[in-house]
Amino acid sequence: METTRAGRPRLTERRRPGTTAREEILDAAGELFTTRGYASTSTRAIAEAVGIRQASLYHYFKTKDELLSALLHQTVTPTLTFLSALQRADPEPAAAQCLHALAAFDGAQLLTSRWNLGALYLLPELREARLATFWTERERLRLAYLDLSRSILTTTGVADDAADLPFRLVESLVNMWSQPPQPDHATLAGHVADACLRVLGVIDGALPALRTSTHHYLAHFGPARVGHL
Amino acid sequence: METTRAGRPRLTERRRPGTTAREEILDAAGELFTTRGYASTSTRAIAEAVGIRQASLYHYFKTKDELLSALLHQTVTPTLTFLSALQRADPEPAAAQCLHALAAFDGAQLLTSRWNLGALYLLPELREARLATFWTERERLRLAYLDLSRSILTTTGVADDAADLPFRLVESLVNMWSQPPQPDHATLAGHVADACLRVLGVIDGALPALRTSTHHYLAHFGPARVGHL
DNA sequence: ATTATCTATAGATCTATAGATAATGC
DNA sequence: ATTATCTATAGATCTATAGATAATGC
Repeated sequence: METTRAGRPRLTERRRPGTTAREEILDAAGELFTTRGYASTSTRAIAEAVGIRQASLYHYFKTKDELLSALLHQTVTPTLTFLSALQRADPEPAAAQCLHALAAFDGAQLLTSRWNLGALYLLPELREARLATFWTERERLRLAYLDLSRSILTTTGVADDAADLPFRLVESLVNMWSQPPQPDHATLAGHVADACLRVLGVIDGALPALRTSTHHYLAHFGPARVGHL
Repeated sequence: METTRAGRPRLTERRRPGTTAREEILDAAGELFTTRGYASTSTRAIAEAVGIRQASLYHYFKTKDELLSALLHQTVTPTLTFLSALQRADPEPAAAQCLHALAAFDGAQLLTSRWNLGALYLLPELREARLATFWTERERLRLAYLDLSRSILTTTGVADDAADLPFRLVESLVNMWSQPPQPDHATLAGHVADACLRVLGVIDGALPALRTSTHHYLAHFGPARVGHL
């Protein structure tokens, strides 16, 4: 059943995943920004990849910056949502459980996204663009990692310098991304979650229990929205 | 003593380090490419940062790509030179000595360069540009790491998967770069060199001897040309 | 004469806006 | 009437070339 919608018809048939034009555009932009860079991807190239005319993009996004901004938000929002669900869970999770689950979720998110959007963080051009709201969200996430790590460090006695390693470890998964997603992505994210606790001085004996609690949290608040793009 | 040179004088006084105009241009381009990205840095912006007119760049570089290419070569060439000196050293160094010295040199090189040029490798836009000769040089370096790592693995019995970790470890130092260079950069590079051998299964007891041999090689073939830019 | 700069500009983009058009939905 | 697209285009770049100019060096 072809659902024809209101509005002038396109010249080309749809060729991108996504149920709305907005999603199609984000998919194309995600591909081009990650493979060719932001500045060197023209709005015309994006439109061509979608199968619409360049000007039609502006029906959905006011500027090219706004397109980038929407993509970047997609990368943090699910993790922040998962984190706050975690923090409101009924028997309040211990810091170690929280960090382990957070890392596993965040890592899986990075590894399974359709394009390697996490790699965009490294582009120099986005330090200056109008992306303040994205950066504050991302900073919130970083601080959550930091708080959890610090609270774990007080119990293990390892030096305080280690507190920002978990965030960096998870982040470094952008270098492991591949398309199509490897079947073992969940395992890989799990290994990194383990590594997060190890660098904080948590002993290996404590890990199996954390793995089961993470498994439980992922099943409960987990990838409700994974595969979002 | 002001040395006035042949050619029409500039409108602005020199403001960049470097003894030749070419070096001044590379310095400005290094700053702008690393802080704003390649595509979003215009040749006009580079010229302004040097204190010359946009068209004057083309006296030294045929295209903007060629400028990027020259910068990238600067990052591999010294290390390749060091490596071949190392391989021709008189009592031929063992693989472990070679890898340790190589990692220490390469790491220090990345950390002390005036701009974080190593970070440019991550830009998506350079996968496609006319940079083939740079990529083959870099591939040569990667293979040297790989060969050394493999040969060490045969003596330690650790799984073969570990063979590409040393190169990645050193590479990851681009995330530790800061300006001005920290006084302990040599120490940091040394730690990473140690870590390269540890991931291959070399025991800690073997490290002190490697550190002295590396110290020796650095003094001999070392930073003849460090601070090149 | 040679060189390093300059001024001027062509031609190719690229982003964003204005306004027409071809569907659906009421 | 509303919506999603289209065509056309203005204005702002941006790269690279042509050719003039102001020094030094022989």
